[in-house]
Amino acid sequence: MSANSADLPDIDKAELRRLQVLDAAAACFRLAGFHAASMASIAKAAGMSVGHIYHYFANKEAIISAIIDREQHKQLQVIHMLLRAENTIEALIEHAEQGLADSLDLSNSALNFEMIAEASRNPKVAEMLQASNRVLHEFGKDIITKARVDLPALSEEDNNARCDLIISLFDGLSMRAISNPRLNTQAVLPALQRTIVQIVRS
Amino acid sequence: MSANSADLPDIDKAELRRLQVLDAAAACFRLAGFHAASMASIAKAAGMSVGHIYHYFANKEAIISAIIDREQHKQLQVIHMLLRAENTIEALIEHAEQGLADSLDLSNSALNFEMIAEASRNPKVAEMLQASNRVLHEFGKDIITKARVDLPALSEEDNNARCDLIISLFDGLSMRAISNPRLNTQAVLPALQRTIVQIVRS
Amino acid sequence: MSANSADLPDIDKAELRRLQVLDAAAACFRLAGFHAASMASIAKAAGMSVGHIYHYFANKEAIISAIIDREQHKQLQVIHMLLRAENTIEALIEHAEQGLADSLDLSNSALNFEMIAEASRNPKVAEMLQASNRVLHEFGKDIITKARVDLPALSEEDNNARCDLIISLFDGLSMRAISNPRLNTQAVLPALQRTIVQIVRS
Amino acid sequence: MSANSADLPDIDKAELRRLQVLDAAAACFRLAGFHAASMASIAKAAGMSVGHIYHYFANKEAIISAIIDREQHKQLQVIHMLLRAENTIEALIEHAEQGLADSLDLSNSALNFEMIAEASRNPKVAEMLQASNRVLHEFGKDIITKARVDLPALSEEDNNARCDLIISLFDGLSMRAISNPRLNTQAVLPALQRTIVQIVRS
DNA sequence: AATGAATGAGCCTTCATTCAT
DNA sequence: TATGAATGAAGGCTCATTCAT
Repeated sequence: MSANSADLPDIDKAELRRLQVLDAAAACFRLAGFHAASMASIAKAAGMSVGHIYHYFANKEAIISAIIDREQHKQLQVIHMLLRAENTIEALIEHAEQGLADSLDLSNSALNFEMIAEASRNPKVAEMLQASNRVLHEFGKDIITKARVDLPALSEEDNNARCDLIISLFDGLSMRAISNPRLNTQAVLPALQRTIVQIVRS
Repeated sequence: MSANSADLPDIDKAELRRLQVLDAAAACFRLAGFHAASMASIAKAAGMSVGHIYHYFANKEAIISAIIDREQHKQLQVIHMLLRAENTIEALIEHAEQGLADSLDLSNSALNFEMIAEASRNPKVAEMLQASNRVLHEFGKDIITKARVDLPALSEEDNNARCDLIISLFDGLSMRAISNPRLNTQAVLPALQRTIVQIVRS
Repeated sequence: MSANSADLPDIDKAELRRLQVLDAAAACFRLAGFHAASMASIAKAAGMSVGHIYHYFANKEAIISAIIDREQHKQLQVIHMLLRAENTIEALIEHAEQGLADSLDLSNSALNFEMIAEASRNPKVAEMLQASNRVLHEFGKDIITKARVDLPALSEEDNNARCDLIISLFDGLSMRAISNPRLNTQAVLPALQRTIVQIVRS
Repeated sequence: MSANSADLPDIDKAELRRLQVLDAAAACFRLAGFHAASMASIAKAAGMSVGHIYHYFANKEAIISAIIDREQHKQLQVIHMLLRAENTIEALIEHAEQGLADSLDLSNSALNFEMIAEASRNPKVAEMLQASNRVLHEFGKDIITKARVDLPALSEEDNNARCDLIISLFDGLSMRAISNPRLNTQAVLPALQRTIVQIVRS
């Protein structure tokens, strides 16, 4: 149908424009933070006029929300992709290297810090992070349970606690990238892997 | 002497005013972040006119720097106070409870997130955090070494890596307070303690 | 073409807005001086919001520069127009009356004083005045040379000196308008004309 | 009397402090202009606290007025001193060199420009300049009359006009120092002297 | 869909002036 | 006489947002 072949590209185009704005905004937010980045800078980075951005987003806050939403999905997807098929502790250990690298990559974590800072004052943003975290926990629960098939089952609370500890390790390491730029990846990796095993199986 | 009792309070008074501003600024920054908090709000919180703040600080950035500086000192002092006399792994384990509580206390960590976010774009702020971290590492090195008196010595790099991991745990846990408000302290504490021991002694 | 009649006005419109700001600024600067005139007063005089002025000028200093630039061009153009075709001493003498009237017109010279005062501390402004002055000298050189066709040629330095003297007369007279408001144009004009002739031909 | 010997020095001291402020203010005004110079900068230059300046002057405007007043007196005194005894055209010619040098000295004229600019908007300041100018005219009248003892007497208006022209020359030359920094004193002086003679005696 | 002109509130900062000591 | 702490009113400038085209 002509309507179909004409409409779909239009819908796609609009969605593409939206993504174009989000990419530009993410870049600006990374460089300047949510508040210091101006709509003008985002428009420039997106190659579009300031006014036109308001066709796709109600206001700056909506862009921030969309960014946070997308970023959380991206992070979950990365984890999913890494551990999908296998979903075992061996996979977790094996991929710790990639996880460590990601944690230490400032271009990954800069937006994350912005989100955490924002969430610490904005309950709506906090809820977004929490929703994402619930999925992460669901995922971690599986891995831990599988990894302990030969050991006594854990209480739900204990399982969650261990899960929190592992996530904390990676989140905390992303903060290290800033406070300790001389952090030695090669020295940290084995210790990190040992620690993960210990958390899961002790 | 009267000179003494008259002069000293004057010196103190100026310093007191400065602290008054810093306290007010810290409160505002916690609530709104470095950039969204206005000088007017800080002045109001400090019970002083906007203009007068500029007698004590050259500009807003100077206030931010002073806050960061003070906050880093506070954190180091807390650690020092906790572990000073003993400086052993037992003390570390014992005080993990307090450390965990501090990490999970948003009123402690909100400013910390602000600092990290700021440091991820502002090299001067980053340097302040790094200087503070160097002291922390010096301290951690001692504890780890003492805790391993019966074990083979570690290379400097390995020691540092373990130190980074332990700090990461606490930093990461402070992020948990936001992403997982239902985090169960009682369940986390023993796992955390076990993990610290493992990191230090494995 | 419709494109033509639609596009050109747009270009002109922006330029018109710019001129609108400059006219408003000139009026405000005349009344209050460069520093005492506020952006708010300029915006009001230009019938436009404060913020919008910054679409046309980077900052207040840029407005001042543009005003100075335009004012210098205006002055050179007036002189050009007066003496263009003829370029003789007779024209100079004849137009001395207009020149005197211009010098004594405070609405002309108020901005000039502002510029001189500014130039005496701001090297960039000084350079603008000096560039304009060089053109003026080029022009004066021609007139003096032509006026002395029957007399021995002057050294470059002597020619310049005489040129400076004539300009000084007019500039100085503009200061008289303030220090001596009772100055009698009718009495000054013949003496001024005699003096110009003497400076050129003695 | 002890009262006398105690009071007089006090009065002198107060007057000295006043002058100290004026000197400091003159320096600041020269560098930054009346409006851009802050009371704080004046206080610092005067080696005294900001608040104390208000014991000697009601407000900043009073300082400006006092500066203008003093500056005008200074200038008249200089002229008086130069031409006092002789009061002849020969003296005028002879001292033209010093007059030219003074005119071209920016440290002399910077305050003058500030005054003129201020007078062009502030009637009170204008009146001060005009009062000073009246004295100057009185003085010039004498010189011109004496110089023309062998020539027909001039009408009051003609005499004033010539006086204005001579003053204009020097005022205008002070503007040259800014618009034409390459002005050649040696070339200008003889032309200036010839012109003065011509104005007085033609 | 797309532009960018236009607004106005609000921000950081400065400064003349006052006042307690 | 002398200080400098304290105020509050502007000032220049930015920026999210709207709207006519």
